[in-house]
Amino acid sequence: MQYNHQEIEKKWQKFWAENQTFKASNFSHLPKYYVLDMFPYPSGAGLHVGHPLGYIASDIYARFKRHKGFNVLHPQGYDSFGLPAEQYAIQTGQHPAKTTEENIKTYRRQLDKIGFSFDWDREVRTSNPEYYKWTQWIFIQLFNSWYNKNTEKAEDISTLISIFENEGNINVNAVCDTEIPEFSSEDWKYFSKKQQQEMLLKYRLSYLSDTEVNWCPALGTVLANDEIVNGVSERGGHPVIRKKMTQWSMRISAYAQRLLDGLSTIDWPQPLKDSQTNWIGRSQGAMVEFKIQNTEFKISVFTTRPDTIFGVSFMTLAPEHELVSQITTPEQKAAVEAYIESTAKRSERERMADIKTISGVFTGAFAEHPFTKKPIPIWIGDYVLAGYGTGAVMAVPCGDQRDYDFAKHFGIDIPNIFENVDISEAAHADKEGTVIANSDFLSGLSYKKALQKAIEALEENGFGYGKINYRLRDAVFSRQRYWGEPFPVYYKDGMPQMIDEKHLPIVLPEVEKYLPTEDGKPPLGNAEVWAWDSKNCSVVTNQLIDNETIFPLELNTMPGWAGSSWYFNRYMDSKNADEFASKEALNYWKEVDLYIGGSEHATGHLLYARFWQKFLFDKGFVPVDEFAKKLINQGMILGESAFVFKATYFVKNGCDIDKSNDDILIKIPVVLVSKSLFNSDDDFERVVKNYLLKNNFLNQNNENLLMIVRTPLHTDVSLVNSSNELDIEGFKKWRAEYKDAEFICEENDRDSSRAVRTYKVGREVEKMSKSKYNVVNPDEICEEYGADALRLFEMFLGPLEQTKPWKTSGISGVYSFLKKLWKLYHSGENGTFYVDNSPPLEGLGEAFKTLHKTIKKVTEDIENFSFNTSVASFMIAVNELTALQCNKRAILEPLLILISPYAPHISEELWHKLGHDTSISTAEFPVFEEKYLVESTKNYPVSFNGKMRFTLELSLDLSVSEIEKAVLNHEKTIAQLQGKSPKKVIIVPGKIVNIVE
RNA sequence: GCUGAAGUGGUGGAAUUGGUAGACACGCUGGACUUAAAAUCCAGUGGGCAGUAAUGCUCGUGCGGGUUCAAUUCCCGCCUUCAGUACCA
Repeated sequence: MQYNHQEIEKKWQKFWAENQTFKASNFSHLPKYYVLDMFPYPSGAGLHVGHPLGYIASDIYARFKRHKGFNVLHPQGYDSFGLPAEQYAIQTGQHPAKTTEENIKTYRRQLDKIGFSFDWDREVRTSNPEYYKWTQWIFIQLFNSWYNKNTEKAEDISTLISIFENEGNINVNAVCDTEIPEFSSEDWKYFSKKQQQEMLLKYRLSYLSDTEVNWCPALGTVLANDEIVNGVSERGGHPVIRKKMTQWSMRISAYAQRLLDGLSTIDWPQPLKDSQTNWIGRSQGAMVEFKIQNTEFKISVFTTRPDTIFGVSFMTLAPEHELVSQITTPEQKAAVEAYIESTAKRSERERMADIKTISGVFTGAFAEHPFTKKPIPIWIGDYVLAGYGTGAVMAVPCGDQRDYDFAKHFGIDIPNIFENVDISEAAHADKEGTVIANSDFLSGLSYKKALQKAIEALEENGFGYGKINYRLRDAVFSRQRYWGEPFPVYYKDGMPQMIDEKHLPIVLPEVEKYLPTEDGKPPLGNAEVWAWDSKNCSVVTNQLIDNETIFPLELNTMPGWAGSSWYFNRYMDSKNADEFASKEALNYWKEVDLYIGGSEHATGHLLYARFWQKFLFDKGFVPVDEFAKKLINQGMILGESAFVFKATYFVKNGCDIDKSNDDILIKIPVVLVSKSLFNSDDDFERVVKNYLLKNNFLNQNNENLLMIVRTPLHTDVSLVNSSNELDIEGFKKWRAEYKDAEFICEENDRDSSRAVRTYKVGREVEKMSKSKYNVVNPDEICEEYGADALRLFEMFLGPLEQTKPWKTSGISGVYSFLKKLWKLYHSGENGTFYVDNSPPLEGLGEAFKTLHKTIKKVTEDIENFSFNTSVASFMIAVNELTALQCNKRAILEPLLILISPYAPHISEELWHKLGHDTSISTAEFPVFEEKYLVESTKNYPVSFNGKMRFTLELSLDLSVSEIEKAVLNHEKTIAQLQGKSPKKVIIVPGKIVNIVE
């Protein structure tokens, strides 16, 4: 009987679905294990073979854990809000919900083909109102909370209100907006309702604030830094301006320290932890205030080096700094304004990337040094960014290379405040071993002591204070988009009001157009039924807005990361209509035990999700404050692009050009040259010229007029076979413009009866993408080789975490492995199923050795997520058992369980043929027994000076001196030594022998 | 610039408490089967040199040093590629 993957895989996928084999129970005596994939955004392009890599790994692990006796939760769902669906809606007018639904269907169909052990009953979709109801609910919880630094946790806003009522805000230690005026309990009582609400907003964890954004008036939208090139939008090239916009923000900065501390409690990859650490960017230093001479203004700066305060010789402000316009002197005004204008055109990213050009302008104003009272010139420079710190730096050129370069460039003083340090060439940024000089009371002190003393002095004199600063900025939570979660918010008297939880979800309204409105409002501004009737608690038509009982609703929607910041909790109890998840479910599953996904989410999704989890933990909604114990980043699978090589012609300059030359270009055809015919540009040119001469498109006279350039063109990889040969007819059909092109091929006429013409393409490894025509669809692989082969091959490609190229030709290796495996169980007549049920006999030692060697290796490999090496050991096992002609049930049955996490369909089929009527998925994983691997001899490698010369089989019972004797008496040793006596003999019993000559 | 990861045959990769480099697979070459092809099976396959051959020698894990009886593995210094990215003051 032949191995028929299509039949087998269909059969078992159906069986698993019908029997709900992988349904996870929230009540079990078994230990729990929660394996999660980062859920996909269902794009219109469908899955390519790169996508399932992580899913296959997590599925293998989930199946392994089931074999090991765990109650496994392995869900899947869709991050189904997102920009591509919206853009498609703008282009085609189709509702994003519709296209998203279609895309999800495609994804599901593709995923089902690969044989994942997902519990689909728990599927979530972030765009589903039953789901985003709880996203809105969490938003309300955040709005109703503030961060108390005394208790180091989020608390209900009511506790803050009662503090205000009793003592005002003087003793409140909260994470909040900067520069909140102090008020007493009396003041609070006299505040109007609106004033009170305004004040509370400064403390809430989700709050409204004016944020600077990149506004593109032509597109009516806000752009990300990387969507802006040279000050204009990447799409369309429209001008972009910086604009302040009132937007929702999340006070993630409140959690900066806890997000940092939590990293040491979770088993995540170090590079990922590093990037979160750097993103949060904790730095210890001091805030220092500088008075501006002849004004009442002050400039606050944060510095990590208050010990170098006597080295300050100028200050630099960001061009956008609010004081710039007020302190600039009339003489400098024109220069400053011109500079501000020029920097406004540069994106933040550009300004940051460019470290070579030094630019800046003097404002004409002077600050006063807090200790020396000396005047300090105030400059502006675009290397200082408004959004970071206070948007101002105290420049210490002798201790900071950037400041040094700036000072050198503009001829500013560079005072040296370090003992015995030469700063004529470069700044001295080292801290260790540095002694401060020329610094009044800090002179003679080491860096550490000076730092401490400087902060003390700042605090004593009221010039500043010690501070820990974080780079992490509060997260903007508003998007001017349609296809996202609506806010459960309406506006009364300009103040945001939360809609009561019991009226959630607030469902996304229908709109005519998905574009921003003509007056620049977000797409929800197009909705006609988008007002809140606070009496009847329902969404009503805008015409009824009276601002008495019926109010306008929020027009922004939530960002992409909202729904993904808590979905892992929803899977625990995905159908619960009363809570985001029940207490029982949350307390049973607690957190994700293994989370697999890409490293590109390091500072987005993974940071926000940790933030929300900590918040939910503070409020007692979840039992743990880190949502994922262990995380693995799977690497990207790259595509193997294929190229044809087109000849592009130019008439050479400097020649006598007459009309006939144009004729040359007109009459010569489009020529595509096989990669096998050239290795260099010269080869290429020669091949093309030979062709043109031979076919009289060119004659010897005009040959020299022509310049031939090679242009590689991407070709669809599905038109290329595993030997890199192009399907020429297919290519012509695919690209009609080349239907008359001439393909210069390799003439392969060994067999004179049939000359074979082959066109070989060039290959290059690139990211898999539609535009490069190198996308390989998993459906086609499943069709031709089966899901088991796909799963094995994706794992076999290389280490999970690594980036690696996909090469479809390699899949034949795992496919023939599956066929060999199948054969092992079909040793009957004419290949019928047969296993020998007799108990193991003498002489089965080798087969048991193979089995247990494999059990050991595979168990270790799975636990180390080294899936590629276990596939190799399966191959070795099957090769060895085939050689042994092993057909014993005692070997073949446990072998099947080992393989089943990787290749579940074939394993399930053979398992049932072995006589089982329940799924293999819960069969107990075989246990490794040392006794089968015990050896009595060792084939010792014998080295001379570390170079292996021969091997020698010796009993493992021998003592060191017996081994030495045996080795030294061996004829090959004697020959090798040529009569010399060895200087030293190193023997590691059971490992090696090394003789030093 | 900074941070992180990685450099091993024609290709993907294997081997690190230092101990036989190249497992396993692709590809390639030769052979068997076939009218032929596919499929399948068998053998060979890092480079160089010597030998009819068995075999032996030699070089070899990005480069240059070092430690060691022994280095792909440890240390120092460089180079290259990929990814991320913050001038964080």
